[in-house]
Amino acid sequence: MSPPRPATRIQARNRAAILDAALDVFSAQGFRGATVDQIAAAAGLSKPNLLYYFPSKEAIHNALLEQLLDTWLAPLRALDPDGDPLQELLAYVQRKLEMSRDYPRESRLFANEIVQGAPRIHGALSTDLKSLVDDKTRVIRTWIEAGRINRVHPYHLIFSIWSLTQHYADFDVQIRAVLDDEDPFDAAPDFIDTLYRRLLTPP
Amino acid sequence: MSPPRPATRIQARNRAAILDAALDVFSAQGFRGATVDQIAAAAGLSKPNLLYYFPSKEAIHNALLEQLLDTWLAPLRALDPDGDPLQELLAYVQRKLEMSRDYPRESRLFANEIVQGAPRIHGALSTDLKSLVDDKTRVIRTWIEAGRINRVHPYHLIFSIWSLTQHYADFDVQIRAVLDDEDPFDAAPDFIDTLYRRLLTPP
DNA sequence: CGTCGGTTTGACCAGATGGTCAAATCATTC
DNA sequence: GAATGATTTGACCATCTGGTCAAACCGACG
Repeated sequence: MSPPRPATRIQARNRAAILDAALDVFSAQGFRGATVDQIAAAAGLSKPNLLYYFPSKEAIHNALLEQLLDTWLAPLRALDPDGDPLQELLAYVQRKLEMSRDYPRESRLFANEIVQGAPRIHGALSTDLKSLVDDKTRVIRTWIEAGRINRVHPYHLIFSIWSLTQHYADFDVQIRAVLDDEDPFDAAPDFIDTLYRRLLTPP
Repeated sequence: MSPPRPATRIQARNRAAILDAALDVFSAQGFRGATVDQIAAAAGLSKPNLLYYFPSKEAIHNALLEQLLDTWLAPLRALDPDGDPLQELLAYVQRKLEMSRDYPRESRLFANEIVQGAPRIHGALSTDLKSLVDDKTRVIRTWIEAGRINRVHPYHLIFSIWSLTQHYADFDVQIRAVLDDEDPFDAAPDFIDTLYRRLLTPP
């Protein structure tokens, strides 16, 4: 289940290379679209050699997903109930947007998994993810009750943040096809900041 | 290239059944994840029989995508330069949201294609899609210049609408995992309407 | 040097998968 | 109801793909 701690330097290097290559391939092709040969080639290993480090294609995928959920939800975990509501939420939004810019492969890996019904992480969604979101929506609700931000549906507020920020990673090609040369991340932070300011700032 | 017009009633029925089945399978599994056998079974045909109507798996996929882009962009095409700006934009948003609710398979088919780099529709994105968006952002810009809606980045405004509305179809499992029993589409229309009202309504 | 555990590989296998084809079946028209 | 073209199918093929395995290789240590 858990990855064996690397016994040697070679193991550490190769396991890392494999995971990085696998992230490339899985995020670009989806689980079924990816082939072990592709991953092995991208990692600079032969297929049997790759399978010496991971027992199967699925094991690699699982290793990636496992590691992903944690880092992916870190920004939401960091939402501080004792901070200033607007600042906290805007900071969360910006952090998520930065992740889309800096870790688009992770975002697409996640998107591929969810769009296709989350066959491998459905459990984690309705336990870990749900309880985290339940927790944070309670925080948001108290902010609303205290009149510190506008009354909005807390769950849909969070969904909207996920959606708006991850869109820039997941639909990157579409956005760039429309924008031509302009870098989406030039104007996106400001646009999204404005959007949530107007939505949340009490009159 | 273009589908032969159905010569017989049977052709019409079977071609339709195949496309419907293929939409099921492709949208749930992606192109590479779908198998011809699956599609054939879902359409109630044998594999060779299916391949009597379409020359290849890719041909079915292309037929779906071709048909999709048109219907998918119809709501944006309907944005009326002579209408009331806020009404037009809010109506566009709601139409898109209805499409996510009523045609989630189409949305996911599109999402699968884009997330994986749009290998098959890249051309259409940077021609048809781009020119449509260029056109409509000009409309939005004139509305802004006239002071009829707030000054926002027109391209990112459109991206945000795509993102927010399609998210409910594409990330359906995630949303439902978090919301438990509640139907996302109960509260989503109101939330999104409020969001864009606050963003766009001039002071 | 020799040995021994860790690492790498070529050859191989079984099953899945996209696609073909000749023959059989069916529907329509005369 | 015979003829003719459209439709359907069972059997088949080539290729791809995930995975196995025994043998070779390598590097560190005695």
